[in-house]
Amino acid sequence: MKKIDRRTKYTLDVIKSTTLKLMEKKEASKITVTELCKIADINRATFYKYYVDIYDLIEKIELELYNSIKKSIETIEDEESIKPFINNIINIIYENQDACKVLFGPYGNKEFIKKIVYLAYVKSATEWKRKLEKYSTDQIDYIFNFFAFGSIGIIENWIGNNFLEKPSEISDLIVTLCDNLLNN
Amino acid sequence: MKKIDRRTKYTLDVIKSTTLKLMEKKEASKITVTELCKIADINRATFYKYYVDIYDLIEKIELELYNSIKKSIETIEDEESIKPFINNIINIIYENQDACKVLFGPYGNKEFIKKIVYLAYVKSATEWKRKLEKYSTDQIDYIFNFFAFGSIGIIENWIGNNFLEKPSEISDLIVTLCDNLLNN
DNA sequence: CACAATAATCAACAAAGTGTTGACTAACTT
DNA sequence: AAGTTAGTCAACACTTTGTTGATTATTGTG
Repeated sequence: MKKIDRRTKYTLDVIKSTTLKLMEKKEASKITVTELCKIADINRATFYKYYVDIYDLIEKIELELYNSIKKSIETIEDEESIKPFINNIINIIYENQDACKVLFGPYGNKEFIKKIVYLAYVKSATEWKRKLEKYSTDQIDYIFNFFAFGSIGIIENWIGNNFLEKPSEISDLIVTLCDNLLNN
Repeated sequence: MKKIDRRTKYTLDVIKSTTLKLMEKKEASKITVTELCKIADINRATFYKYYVDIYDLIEKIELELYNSIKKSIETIEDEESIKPFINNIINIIYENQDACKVLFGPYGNKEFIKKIVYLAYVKSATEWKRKLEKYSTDQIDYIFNFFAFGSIGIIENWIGNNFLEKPSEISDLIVTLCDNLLNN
């Protein structure tokens, strides 16, 4: 029975939201713990109780989003098509605009985003392997990387456009481009 | 007639090579000016004579590579196919393994890499626009981003494989995937 | 409601890095 | 050989870091 103390919840929340706010304007490396705590109006000692440094903090914010996407994707059964998985990812990104604007933004960590796209890939690996059976494992790796990074490019552009298009338009586009890639 | 003083050339060279060496092991943000100068065996005051901070320095290293690629690409005449441009980029990356390993590596700045791929795109924009004429400008933008980031994915994977494949294999793969994208 | 537990605050600390200065020394160009 | 220029050196005030132990405020539970 682990009840989360309200004070702790407040502290963690205010640290997180202040960090996201700061990351809209500057790189992670330019954010100091002192500055963050001053804006969040918490004591520096409190920060160090929960996090090692700014990077540790950002990693944990990323992990939170990653886990929520992962959890949501795992409820979908494995399928031939990558479509439902991409759909799911795009929707969650749409629902978490605040965090995603920052995490996928120019100062965001691409490795973490790649991990997310990888989730969809693993789930529909059967389709990939079947359609690309004429290629070697190494080549499939290259093609997957093309697709993964390509999808990141679309998502980044979408976020840069301030989520102008509907989520379904974006996921349809990604799935179409993926099909083009696989059907040649 | 601006002759570069040999002392200056040495200083700039040793700063650059030491930075690349350090960036193989750690993020830019973890490199301190003090540390860099100690290893490079130059005085901190000398560093500050040329650079504002570590980021300014890395930006200038990136710019150097970017300009050499740009210069090289500009000698090629505009063509319908993107092939010669991609070819050129891949070759220059191959010839500058030391710098590229770092600049395209996990701690590298993807914005700068995108600018490089963009060079090839601009040069063969005619082909893109013709083949994608059924799409709106916004959609072409998305598709280009898919291609640009996808290419970065392949290049990153190639570098991660320690340049295992021949440059021509990589550029052929990129061009093929680009064709698949455009011909559907 | 009261009380024990726990969280956050505060002030102080040494240690390290920053950015700049002016006087010096060494190397380079012509 | 001489004047110019680059790099060195030591010192400076200033900021940030990470940690400490004592103190205060809030919370969950019996």
